[in-house]
Amino acid sequence: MRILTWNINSVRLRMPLLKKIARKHAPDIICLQETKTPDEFFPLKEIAGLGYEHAHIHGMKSYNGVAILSRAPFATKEIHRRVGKEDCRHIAAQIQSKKFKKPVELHCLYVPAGGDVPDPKQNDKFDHKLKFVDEMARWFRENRAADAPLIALGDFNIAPLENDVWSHKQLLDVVSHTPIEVEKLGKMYGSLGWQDAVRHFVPENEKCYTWWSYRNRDWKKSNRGRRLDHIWLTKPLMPHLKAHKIDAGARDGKQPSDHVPVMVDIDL
DNA sequence: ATGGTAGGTACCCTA
Repeated sequence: MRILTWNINSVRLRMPLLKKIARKHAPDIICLQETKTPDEFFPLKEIAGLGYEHAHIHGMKSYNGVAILSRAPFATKEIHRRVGKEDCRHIAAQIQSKKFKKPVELHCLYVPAGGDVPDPKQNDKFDHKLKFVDEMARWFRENRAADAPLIALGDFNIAPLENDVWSHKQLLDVVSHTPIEVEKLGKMYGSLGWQDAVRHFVPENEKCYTWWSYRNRDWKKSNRGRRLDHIWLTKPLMPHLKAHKIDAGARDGKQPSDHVPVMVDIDL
């Protein structure tokens, strides 16, 4: 089973690119963040035409929005409200598995970006981000079990490791790589003993990015990337993790998203 | 140190 996650930055604008990516990688499940559309305008029919007839979508006007698209039906679907807001940042669905007797639960997350100023007292958006990650850590610890087959993925908007950013030193004060965010993401990581599926394959001393800012004339030449998008698995899934891929080529071409698709293959 | 680009929406917000 191939599971792909991508911050698409507007699903309606990016449909031609989504079609290309679906054909190229043929994932069984596609998780999207920043769909930026209310559910009534989500292009469900076009996506069903690509083979994804089952959808769990949760969107709003202009901002945020998450979706899980699948070839096979879901056992259950959930929508989670976070930090008391109607924000469309967390949905979950259970997928059927032959390997595991119970369904595998997949959480699609869009963590707040957090604005520019890395101080929760001065910047409400950063405060929201920290509270969001705190709440996720607590929620997983209190509501889910480390020995259950779970997947948490999406745009976490945090690059935790030194080689998840182009310059560790230069980004220590930049929202996405500040020590406080990294510490909080670490607590969420510890909540269920999560495993980083991409770093399972890519050594920690190797640079690894999933996002390049639009504010660079040549993203490839400057290569000032960050690894903001993640796929985490609980330990029972790790023996079944077979491969990963980051499609950096998706950053090229006309009207790309600033994030690129990240995927894993798991025997389920 | 600054400003650079993109998307959605409504004349500015978020990223």
